[in-house]
Amino acid sequence: MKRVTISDVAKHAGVSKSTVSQFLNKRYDYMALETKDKIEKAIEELKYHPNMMARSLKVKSTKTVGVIVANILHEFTTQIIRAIEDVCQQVDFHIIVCNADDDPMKEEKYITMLYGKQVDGIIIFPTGGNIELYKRLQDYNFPIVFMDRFIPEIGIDSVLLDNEMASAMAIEEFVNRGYQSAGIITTSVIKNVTPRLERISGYKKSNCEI
Amino acid sequence: MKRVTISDVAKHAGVSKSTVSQFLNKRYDYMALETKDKIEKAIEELKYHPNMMARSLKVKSTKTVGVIVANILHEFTTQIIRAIEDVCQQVDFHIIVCNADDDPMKEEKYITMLYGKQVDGIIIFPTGGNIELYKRLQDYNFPIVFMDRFIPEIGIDSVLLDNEMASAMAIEEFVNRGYQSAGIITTSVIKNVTPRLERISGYKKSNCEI
DNA sequence: TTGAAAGCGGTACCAA
DNA sequence: TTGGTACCGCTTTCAA
Repeated sequence: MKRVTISDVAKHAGVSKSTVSQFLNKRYDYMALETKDKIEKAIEELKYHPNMMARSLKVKSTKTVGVIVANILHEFTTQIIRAIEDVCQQVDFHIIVCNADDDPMKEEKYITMLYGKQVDGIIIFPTGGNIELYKRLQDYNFPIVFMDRFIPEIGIDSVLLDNEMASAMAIEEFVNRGYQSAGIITTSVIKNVTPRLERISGYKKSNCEI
Repeated sequence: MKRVTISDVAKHAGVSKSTVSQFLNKRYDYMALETKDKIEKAIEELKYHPNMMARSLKVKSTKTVGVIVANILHEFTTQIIRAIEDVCQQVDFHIIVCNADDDPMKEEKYITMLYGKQVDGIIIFPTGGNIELYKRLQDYNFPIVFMDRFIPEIGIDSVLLDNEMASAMAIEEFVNRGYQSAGIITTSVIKNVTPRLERISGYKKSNCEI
């Protein structure tokens, strides 16, 4: 399974590596048409595919972002992954998805590995169990954004739903239909999961007004 | 955001790059305890994280497998991704998930990019729209396995459900409950999606026996 | 027991 | 308009 390299292409086309590299990066400005054709042909004949890793090592960008989700089985998660994937694909980026299972240890492992793999940034549904690590990345100026959960201890950009508003809207709906009182049922709040707390708080605020 | 490299560690520890590399790869056999300690300390102090890309470039393995799913919104897909992730994590591998949206063009794009990213192998829920490309990968001896759908034109390993058996079991259940006849409703079969065809075929076989 | 140096497959500067 | 070469960060001989 020997792979075709840029040197093979260069040799086959009878030009230098540098010239092939120019071609690959679409810098045709000073390139003779004949040269361009030769390279094009060589690439086609050899079925050459550039080694992105080698390239990334040099240019210091992998065009890849890591996504660490809390639980990949939740449909909400899936929808977000899908959305991220969509925008990435438009800008020719790629994502590496990791499932932390709401386990801080796993989360830490994944953060470390993504960092080692030189991803350009990480999107996390944070467990909240790795404050020190989050901080360190922040200190490194490493691009990181949180999803769905807010960690008050550190000022990392987070994209969140307006959960209070959601509760308010739900209650309003009841009111509009003429109901007099509403209750709320929630899963565990012991872990201080942002959305849950906010929904409850929204519920409380709105409920008083009934 | 200057990253710490193996050279930094070597300098800090007062040894050579090679020695640090030995350490990183746990080849302590001939290493003086003192040397080991120095390196350990340097790594800790500098918060060094090896650049996996540089390593992969040399060792020609990324410990990463690509997963191209037909539709990431299907729960079946999610469960499989999760399962793959689980076994990967046990052997210290990682996955890059791509969503082909059942679109052969997207599938082709992703196959090409994963190949370029030097993944060690690819798992595909094949659209069936890229026979030539599948064949080429096969010719390269590139590790590839299909999931859930079988492409008769080429002999690529595929993991499938026993859908005929599933239909048979469903019908048997009806029989056991004393019903006399059963029908089947299916989504579109115009694309020759393996599971659907097999379920119908299983249904037909079993139904005759009622 | 450790280090020097070549090489992995690209990019980019500078000279030709 | 093209090519030589150093370099990205790591591994791996081979010599010291």
